[in-house]
Amino acid sequence: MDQRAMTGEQILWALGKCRAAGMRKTRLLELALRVLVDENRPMRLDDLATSPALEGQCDRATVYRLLKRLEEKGLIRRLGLHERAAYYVMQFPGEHGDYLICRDCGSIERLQRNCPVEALEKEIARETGYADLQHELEFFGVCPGCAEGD
Amino acid sequence: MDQRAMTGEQILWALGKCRAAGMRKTRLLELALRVLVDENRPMRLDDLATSPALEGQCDRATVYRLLKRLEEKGLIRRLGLHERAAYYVMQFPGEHGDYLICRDCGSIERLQRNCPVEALEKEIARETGYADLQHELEFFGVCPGCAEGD
DNA sequence: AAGAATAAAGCAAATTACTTGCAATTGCCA
DNA sequence: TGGCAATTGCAAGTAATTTGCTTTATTCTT
Repeated sequence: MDQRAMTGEQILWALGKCRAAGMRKTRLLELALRVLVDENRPMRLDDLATSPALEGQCDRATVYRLLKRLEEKGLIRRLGLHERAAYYVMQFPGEHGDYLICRDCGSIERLQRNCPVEALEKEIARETGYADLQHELEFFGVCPGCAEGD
Repeated sequence: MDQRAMTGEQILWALGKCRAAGMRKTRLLELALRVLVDENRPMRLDDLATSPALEGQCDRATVYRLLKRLEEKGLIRRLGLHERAAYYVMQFPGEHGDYLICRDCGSIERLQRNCPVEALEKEIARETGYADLQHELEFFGVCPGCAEGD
């Protein structure tokens, strides 16, 4: 399948979604969607604002607000445990945790079950040549307590 | 198995590791390890600094540097995509990415293989009552390029 | 047990990466 | 094409670390 045609379609689809959600079609919206689709990897506000296509085209605050709107409309996803803080946990040898996090109240529980990713991890290490592989697995949702208060 | 005895052992083990790594045994080290082991969940610098055991006992900068040392020695683990920035990716319906990230150069590749977590996700949703469950899976390691430059 | 060497702690100042307020523009639909 | 709500720019604000420098406290060695 032709990758270029593919991304073209994706951009059109995304743009259509935005319009349907009541957003205006602006220069920045089009450029930003193009970068996000073309890059196809997690990007920070700054990565986007300083990408060749956007550099000097607009203020960071504007990009920030656009990303926020896109996230609200479900067009993009924000990765990482809450906000902009670093989280630490104890690391016992051969042990790691998977977490279940409430998007609403922020509670974090540790999942005790067997992690299904161990096997995949070894396979990836072998295929990619990456060393010292570790992984993180987090589930995000709305906990029963928070769902009540709707 | 007695949970209290368990955590006691874990603290002793951790303390031993620290000493073996050349760290000094200080009041803060002992308190911090106790909190980390007792809480057994991801904590931010502030969560730790304001925990009942540590509140008012020391400066945040000191806690910060202790966490950094503990991370270097491999006693604790820092969660989340690099640093304290938010990362965004395109979100096409029914599609999500797993990532392979180099701890050294920070490169992020998207893994194209089938994610083994989908099934588990449904099971967790059913068992815990969490709604709108999504997950994030990231692998961290050292890429072949960075491994060379040792 | 005393002193030297060096890790660890405190305090204040700096940085990073957003975030918000407000006035000025600009798409869009009637 | 006029109006009004969505966007933008600029400047100022915040949260969460991070760093520099000086003082204090552990260890280690004798």
